[in-house]
Amino acid sequence: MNISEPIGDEAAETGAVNSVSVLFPLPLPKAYDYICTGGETGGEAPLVGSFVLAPFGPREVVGVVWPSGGDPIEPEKLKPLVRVIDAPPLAGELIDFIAWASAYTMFPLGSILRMVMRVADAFEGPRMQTAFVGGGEAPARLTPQRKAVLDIACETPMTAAELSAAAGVSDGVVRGLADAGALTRVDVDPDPPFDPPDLHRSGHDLSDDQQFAADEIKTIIASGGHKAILIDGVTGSGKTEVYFEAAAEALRRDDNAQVLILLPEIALTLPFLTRVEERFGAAPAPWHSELTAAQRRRTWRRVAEGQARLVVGARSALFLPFANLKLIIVDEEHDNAYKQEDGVIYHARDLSVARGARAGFPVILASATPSLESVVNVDEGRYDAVGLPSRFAEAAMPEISLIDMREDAPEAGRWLSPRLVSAINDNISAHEQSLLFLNRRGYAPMTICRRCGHKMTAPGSDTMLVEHRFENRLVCHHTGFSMPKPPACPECNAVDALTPCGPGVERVAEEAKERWPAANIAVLSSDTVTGPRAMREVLDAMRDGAIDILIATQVAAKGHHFPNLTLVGVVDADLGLAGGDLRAGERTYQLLSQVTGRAGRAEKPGRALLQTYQPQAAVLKALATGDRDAFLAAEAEGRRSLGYPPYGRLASVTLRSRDEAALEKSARAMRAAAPLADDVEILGPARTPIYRLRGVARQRMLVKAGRNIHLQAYLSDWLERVKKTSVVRISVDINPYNFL
DNA sequence: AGCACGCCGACT
DNA sequence: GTCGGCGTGCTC
Repeated sequence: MNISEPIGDEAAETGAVNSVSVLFPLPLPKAYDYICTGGETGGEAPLVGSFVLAPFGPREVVGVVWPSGGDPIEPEKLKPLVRVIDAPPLAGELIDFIAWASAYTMFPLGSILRMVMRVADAFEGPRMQTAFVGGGEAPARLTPQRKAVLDIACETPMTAAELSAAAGVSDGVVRGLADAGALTRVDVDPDPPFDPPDLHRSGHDLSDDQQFAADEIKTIIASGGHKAILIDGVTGSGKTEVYFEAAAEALRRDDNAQVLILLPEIALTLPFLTRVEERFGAAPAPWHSELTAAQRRRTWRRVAEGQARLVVGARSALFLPFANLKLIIVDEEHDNAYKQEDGVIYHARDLSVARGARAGFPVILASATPSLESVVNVDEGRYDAVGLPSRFAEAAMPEISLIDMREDAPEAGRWLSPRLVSAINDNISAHEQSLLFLNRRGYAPMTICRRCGHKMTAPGSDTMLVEHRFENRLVCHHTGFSMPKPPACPECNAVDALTPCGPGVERVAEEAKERWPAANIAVLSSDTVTGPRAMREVLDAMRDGAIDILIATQVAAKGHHFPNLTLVGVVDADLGLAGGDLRAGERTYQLLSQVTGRAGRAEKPGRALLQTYQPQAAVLKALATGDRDAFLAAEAEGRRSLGYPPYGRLASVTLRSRDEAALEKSARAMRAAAPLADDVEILGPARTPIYRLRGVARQRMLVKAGRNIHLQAYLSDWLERVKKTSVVRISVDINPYNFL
């Protein structure tokens, strides 16, 4: 694959037509060929990576000139390109990454390109926007509205919308002033450039440990080439400061270098952007799903131009069109939010490492609770490790103890054990804050008819409806379905017989309000905080001590630090262990270690109480003793003995259909068609744990293979042998994390 | 992804 | 007898 030269040269020399391949952002596995003669292209073959407009079927589609390959077709079938689009071509490195990602994830090439090109209007050329500057002649009639606008207008161009909003008048006033000559119209770029990071500015003073770690990473970066580096340090040990130094080093080394910092979710990006600004004197280019169309377009264009040098974003930022990407930092690398589950299924951490390896730049992974995958990669020498064993942070580690719920049971209909209640009493007396953690939204996870036993489920789905008492609705957390809570059982018509079973955060809040009527109690879950601003309010109230007891789901597990929080009670420590997928223990360890880590501060260690019915479980023992290494070693051994990742390869093959009979038949037929291969084992087919979802039933097979097996090749071979129908859909997930 | 082509039910 | 449902297949 030659991607540095114009293509079609050879063809031109031999007198054949000058043609190029074009890949479209459509779910197609290959590029299509076009002739360059005619049209506005002037016969010159555009460079690989250029955006072009080409006729495709009955319409015209923007695509990317792709390295040619594959079987040539008869020249008379070729259509000419319409035109080349004025946008920076995609870097060769990105083209290579797209091709690799397609092969790895087994999604069509064009689907990967689509993720890169998701900014629809980025191709309409450098459109200009009208803005207004002040300093013109005074208008003949100066109304209060006009005066308000003129007071605000200055030399910095502002759009009519900005000016009128700031002055509290309609935008007609602004236009009127411009027509009267009091404001001057100027054209501005609607996508202003990002301020460059100040690389001479020094960061926070680093501790000896941090300085040592930063120097080690800088040395690796300075040596050039690829290396994956794991920064392993507890919360509060200053991982961020360390990788900021790495980012600065990468940006200093090359005047055009770009650095990407990935974060697991948007809720974390907003405070993080401020932190970057404090360090680099300029806000980075942001990328996440809540950007407006204009913000999205600005970041995309500036990243493509190479102008935005420091980008902070969620997982999809990995598919921005970087011109010269030189470093990726994956913060909280263990976080499962990096696994994209709909559309193209990928793990942003894994793809980042692969991208760095192919392109020859370093990738930094940071976490207080690294994934077993990364830890094993370090142990086996594939990754470098940089530890941050901060004494300062260790002092802040809470004392964790288990509450055996079989011995210390709450009264019927209550969820807090006497020991936890007494701990909260102590905390309230001491005017210190408590956090009750329960990773379950709503009031009760299950609603059951006490007369006929009917369980309320979402229509067409095998999912429980969760009562949300604030809205008095039953909600499905998997499908989004919701309905008002019915007065009678839909099955047996018994009135007032629908009974909530089990606790959610709302129910624990109800109990807390009964027990501590004088305390300030707040609930923090994705239902009670609907946006970043509401989130901010709760976090600020908590920080300022306006809340005594915060009852929260995992949205409170990460991010903020509360100085006066000294007790964390985990209402149900066993929750994540049920279901038993291969990473259940690891996930529970990460989540609970993160949430218990919220308790205490440097001067005053906090404590955490975990309510459990299985105090002998290895994960909980490890949390209580703080022996992470022993836990990881045991986890690793378990995976090794079963041949699970990272000691083996795993893929899931899911079949979906509305027609259950056809589904079962296809699943059996597909299983029978599986090629025989050494070191490849197929488990199933079996119904997925949630069998029906939105009317679609699902059967799954797991493919487990040795590390030296090319799993994708095996799967392609298999898929070629089965006939695909529209009644039963087949999807493949390489290295699955979600087994529901 | 679109969009057209192609075979089976309710309308003028 | 047609209009139209969306299943299937193609796009250089």
